[in-house]
Amino acid sequence: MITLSQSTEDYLEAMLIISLERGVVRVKDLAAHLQVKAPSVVATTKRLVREGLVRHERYGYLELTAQGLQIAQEIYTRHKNLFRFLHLFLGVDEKTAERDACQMEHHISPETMGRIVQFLEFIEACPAEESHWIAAFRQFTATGTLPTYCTSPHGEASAYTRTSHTQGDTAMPPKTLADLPAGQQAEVARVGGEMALKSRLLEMGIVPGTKITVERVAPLGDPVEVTVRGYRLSLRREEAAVIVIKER
Amino acid sequence: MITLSQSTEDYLEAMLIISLERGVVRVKDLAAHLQVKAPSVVATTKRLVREGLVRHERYGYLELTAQGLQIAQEIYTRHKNLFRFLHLFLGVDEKTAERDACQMEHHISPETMGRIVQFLEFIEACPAEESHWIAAFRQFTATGTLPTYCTSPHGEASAYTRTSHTQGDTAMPPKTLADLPAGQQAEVARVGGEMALKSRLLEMGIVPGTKITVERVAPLGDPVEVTVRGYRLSLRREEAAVIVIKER
DNA sequence: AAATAAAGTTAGATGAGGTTAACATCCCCC
DNA sequence: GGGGGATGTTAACCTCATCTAACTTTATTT
Ligand SMILES: [Mn+2]
Ligand SMILES: [Mn+2]
Ligand SMILES: [Mn+2]
Ligand SMILES: [Mn+2]
Repeated sequence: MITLSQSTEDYLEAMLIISLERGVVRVKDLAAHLQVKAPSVVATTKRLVREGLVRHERYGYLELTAQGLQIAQEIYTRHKNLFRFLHLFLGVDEKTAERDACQMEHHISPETMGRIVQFLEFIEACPAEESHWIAAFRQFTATGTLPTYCTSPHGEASAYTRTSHTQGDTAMPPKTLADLPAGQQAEVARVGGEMALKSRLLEMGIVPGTKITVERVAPLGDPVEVTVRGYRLSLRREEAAVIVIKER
Repeated sequence: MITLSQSTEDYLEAMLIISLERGVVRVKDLAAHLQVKAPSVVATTKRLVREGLVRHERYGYLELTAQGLQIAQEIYTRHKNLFRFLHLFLGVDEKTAERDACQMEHHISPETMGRIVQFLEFIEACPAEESHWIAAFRQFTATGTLPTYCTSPHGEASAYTRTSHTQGDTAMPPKTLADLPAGQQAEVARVGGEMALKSRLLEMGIVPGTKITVERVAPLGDPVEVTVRGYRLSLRREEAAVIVIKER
């Protein structure tokens, strides 16, 4: 069992991703993807060829060997699972979750990775309605407010729960469609987000004043199924999150 | 803001730990702790002195500066929180959780770290009785069996849920006291563990045949409060885990 | 088909982080 | 107070991973 450095693992992973996107892999793609200069790619590639993980035709394409492909897939799978865990479950923002996942993927044991995958499976197998707690956790990270049935052990608030809210310390209500549990109805207050997304949503009939009912929320909050003016829509979490609501 | 490599961060962390344990830090302690030869310590130390994070008296002790201490503490705090998360929540075994924590501590963003700390706080603030799901997750990791109210999304079992059980595919019942939720009663089948622990437990009256009632389980399953022969005992999770039971 | 642009390679340098072998210093014990 | 073992330092070397500058090969224009 060869043991690879973080850097070389990233070369393999990048080769896999590029080959999926573009079909073939060239030195400059790899250099761009890894934010590194071409000679670095050539040097590392040589080592990988020596290890039997990569083939390289002089002045031509790079290619993963069977063994290289297998390793790359393992890394990439870890990456995707970690990302899911960080972004969908812990609620870390996309960019950061992406970066962290691509770091952690090299440093996490199979045991821990296994537990995380199991945890994701567990959560996805158990409907969100049944275990209300994910929503409660989201609420907590956003506002620092615990559900009423929770008793703070030391009465101390975490230094991390510092959502620059200038408002008083009353519990803040859910604010966007992404915060609503299944079965709730709400009125659209405002649609935020980028212009492209915004107009797509407005086109669907999601305009201020519209009443939206949340029908089902997938295990990790993605996607959300809603009813708007009698139509059934399935919204991605990112979409639901830009729809500001007044709760009723 | 200086950015340090994994390796140098570990030097600082090790210095903190050694100084807490032994009072002073010497080259050979550091070498032993980091599994590295003395000249490596000297070389890295020189860099750290240059950065103003460490003081070093020739042929004498090493010492963290105020700035070095602060960084070391941050790393060590991350380490401990990650360990808690991995071991107590995800259920990764101690050794592995320790190793993984000491890797992840260098590669995790403040955002993600914050979410993890919040999650631990959240879980600890919400009594286990209320949200039954942690116990259900433990059950799942141990046996691969989901609670009845859960619906497997694809009917596929994870490759990770492979508890080398030679038995049929019937759901395996909980086996040790650590697996029991609050309110359950069970009879001791066998007491395992190391001799010292074993005899301590036997002394407490925990012998095969004894009936034990689980009164309360702390948020992460540590400690467990039980009643044995009318006595109230508080057991550490590690202790409860060596008590094999027949469920009744 | 020649000229030019783009992509890839080589050479040589740098710095981190590790090693072994040899030497220097400290300190305890007789 | 002088040895001798433990500890620390230096020197010389290694690999990995990156860089820049200069060169070669391939691809695209004109
Ligand atoms: Mn990566
Ligand atoms: Mn990655
Ligand atoms: Mn570490
Ligand atoms: Mn650590």
